[in-house]
Amino acid sequence: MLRTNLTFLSFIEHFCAENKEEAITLKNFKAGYRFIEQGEKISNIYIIKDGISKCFISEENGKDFIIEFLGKGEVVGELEAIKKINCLCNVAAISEVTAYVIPDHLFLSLINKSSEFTTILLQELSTRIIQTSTRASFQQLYTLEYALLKLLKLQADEHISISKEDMAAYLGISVRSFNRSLKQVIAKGGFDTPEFKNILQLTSMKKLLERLR
Amino acid sequence: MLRTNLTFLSFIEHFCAENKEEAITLKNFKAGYRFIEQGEKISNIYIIKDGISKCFISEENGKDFIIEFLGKGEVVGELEAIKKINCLCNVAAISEVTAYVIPDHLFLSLINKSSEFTTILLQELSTRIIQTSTRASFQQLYTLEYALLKLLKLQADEHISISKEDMAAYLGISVRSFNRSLKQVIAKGGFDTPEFKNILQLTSMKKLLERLR
DNA sequence: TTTAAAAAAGGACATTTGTCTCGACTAAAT
DNA sequence: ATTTAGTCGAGACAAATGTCCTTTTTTAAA
Repeated sequence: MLRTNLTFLSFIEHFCAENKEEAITLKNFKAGYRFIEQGEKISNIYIIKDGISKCFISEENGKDFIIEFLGKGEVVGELEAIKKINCLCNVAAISEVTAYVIPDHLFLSLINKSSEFTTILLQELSTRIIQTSTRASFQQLYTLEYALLKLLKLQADEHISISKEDMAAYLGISVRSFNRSLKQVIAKGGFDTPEFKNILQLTSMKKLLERLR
Repeated sequence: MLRTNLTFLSFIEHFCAENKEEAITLKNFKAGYRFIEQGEKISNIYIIKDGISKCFISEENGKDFIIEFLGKGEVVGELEAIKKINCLCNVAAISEVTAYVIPDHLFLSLINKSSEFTTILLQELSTRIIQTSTRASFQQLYTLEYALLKLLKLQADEHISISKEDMAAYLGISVRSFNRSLKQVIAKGGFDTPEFKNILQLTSMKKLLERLR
């Protein structure tokens, strides 16, 4: 659920070091700042150097669906550059984010010039298809409780924490349902390990945590 | 929902014509035949020349989720070749299907040798990500009725027909729910055009059709 | 044409999920 | 310490969906 691509990141960092004249810049975004707006024209590709972002689609009925959480080395805007379309989703910083900003023409020329780059890109796109498909299937076909448990496990494993609202948006449900499922999982004793208690602590679920004591 | 990629198809057909010595073959599959099995090792890429297939994930709880319906020019097995993994999903012929079979080593060497091919592939993968993401969001966030109407519209537009079971699997719901929604849409007069009546005719929903008369 | 078997549809009930709302808790201001 | 505004959790009810089982329809055989 938190995607990263260290290969991509290190490629870009090497490229920057060797081509200082190129128009690649570093930008900082405060937590919460939406640096890509769905539907708008975009002419840069962003590669996250540090921090966590969320990539989400806002539907016309006002609801948001989080496609993925993006960490180190993840790319944003490359679909738009390849397909020459406006932004498919919004991207907002969850924590403080530092990102490389690459003009799309440079990105496209890199594809033509560097087969190493193309390979990395093909890998990235493939991974994304696999993850998106797998997740869509999983979330349609399994119970919420099961998906929730998996989501929290991942956060424990990766030592990150996501707000409740974001988790609900990621699961495609309301916060109410999220709370309900959480309660159920707790009632069944799904949170008996220290790492889970840690997650609850982090995700402003302190009240729930107390019940475990 | 029925993906096609005529650019890809014509590239392959030209390539075949110019490289007859290469190990590309044509295969036929009868309707219903599952020519790719989830979890198995695969060493070929398939490009559909004719017919319609479904690409679906079978979850451990016995339910199937249809990722996409594939038509002319769609590729299967390329993710597995690029990422060197076992099959992510099953692929079965819905109608009679003819497909080009390309050994994976040839496919991978094509990526290295032909930048035209790589470009087409990048386009294809990008399109897939866009469609998968958009659909996941849509289906999580909208009512079933809305999604159903969209699905039937697409069938009417593309002059194809999908079985009820497959439509339900595509929407990630049970056939029971599918029937219910269908009835509701009909009750609301959602099927007053001739093209929709045609779809109902084709999809073994003749009984429902009678109600419209 | 009638009958039997198989397949599809739909009713009934249970479960899940969403919406709206109220009440409890928190934190800041006085 | 008291008040007030804001946030969060959860109760109550409605809507949606799944499961199970009965009824209806279709198909094939006699």
